[in-house]
Amino acid sequence: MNYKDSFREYLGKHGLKVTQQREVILDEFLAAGSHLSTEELYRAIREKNPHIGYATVHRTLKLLAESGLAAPRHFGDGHTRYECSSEEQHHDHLICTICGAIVEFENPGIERLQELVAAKHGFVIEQHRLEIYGRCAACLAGKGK
Amino acid sequence: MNYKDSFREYLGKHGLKVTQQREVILDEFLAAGSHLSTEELYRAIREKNPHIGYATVHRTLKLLAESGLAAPRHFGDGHTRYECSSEEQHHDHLICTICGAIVEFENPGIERLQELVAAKHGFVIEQHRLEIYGRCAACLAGKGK
DNA sequence: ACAAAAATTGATTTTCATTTTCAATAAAAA
DNA sequence: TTTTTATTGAAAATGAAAATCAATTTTTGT
Repeated sequence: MNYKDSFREYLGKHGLKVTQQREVILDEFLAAGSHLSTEELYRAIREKNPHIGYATVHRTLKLLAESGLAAPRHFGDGHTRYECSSEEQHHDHLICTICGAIVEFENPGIERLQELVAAKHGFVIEQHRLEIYGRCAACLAGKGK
Repeated sequence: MNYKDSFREYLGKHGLKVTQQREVILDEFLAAGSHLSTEELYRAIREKNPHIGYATVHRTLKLLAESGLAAPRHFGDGHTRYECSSEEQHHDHLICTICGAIVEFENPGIERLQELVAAKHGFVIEQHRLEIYGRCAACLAGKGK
């Protein structure tokens, strides 16, 4: 099942309607680079679809998040960003404090240690968030944008 | 050097003044439990000092953060929380999604793996944030508040 | 101690991302 | 097609954080 069908199925199961706007927003969300803010996606959509409003983009991103197709992220700049999350497994982020570059990474060792820490405190993990802030190679070399 | 002197020193070095309000707010910040939001600290202060305004609490918490005495944290409820950070070393957090309990932990193994990950991507780490969300022992046992 | 200079206070206003409202419109069901 | 129900989008509301500014307090200079 592809993204579009997944979303249609989610909408159907929840008594929601499949609309042109929702289809367009999903398409643009998938086409655009990851980690876009609502504002950034809204502007990208506007270029080809000037009739779609900000509120609709905002509501549709929340729907995509609820359906599991998008995952909201917060990297400290005051904007909620969404990334495509349907097929990829969990990952964390390296964020450059100079140029804002975002690099995804996975590390099973860290995950395992988290489980140990949680168990030691009697917690059962539901989710976690690890963000590492620093300077990327390009910025360290003075070549950052 | 104690907290109060540290803060006075920071104020002096930056051409800022030692005021009654700043002293009171620092005292209450130290006396109150950790991870309080501006609103929560403001209310605690108000009980004994009804003359201190919200804006002053807000500004003083930012000053404490700048001076290194307090560290701002975001746990996803839309409120910036501050914890005392002058003597303690870095730590991360376990947060219960049921009762909101916050447990601090340290894990050198995780830190070391983060360094390896960062190095692999050419990053030099400035800071990081790890939050593990789940259910605490009390809530799992049905005894959560 | 007194006056002048400089910073702080706190009630209020502003900002800004996000969320809600509601009349008009579109989609699904009858 | 008609009825029912949800969606849209412009505008307004919300709420935490930050800024404003006249009055006040602290500090400095005499």
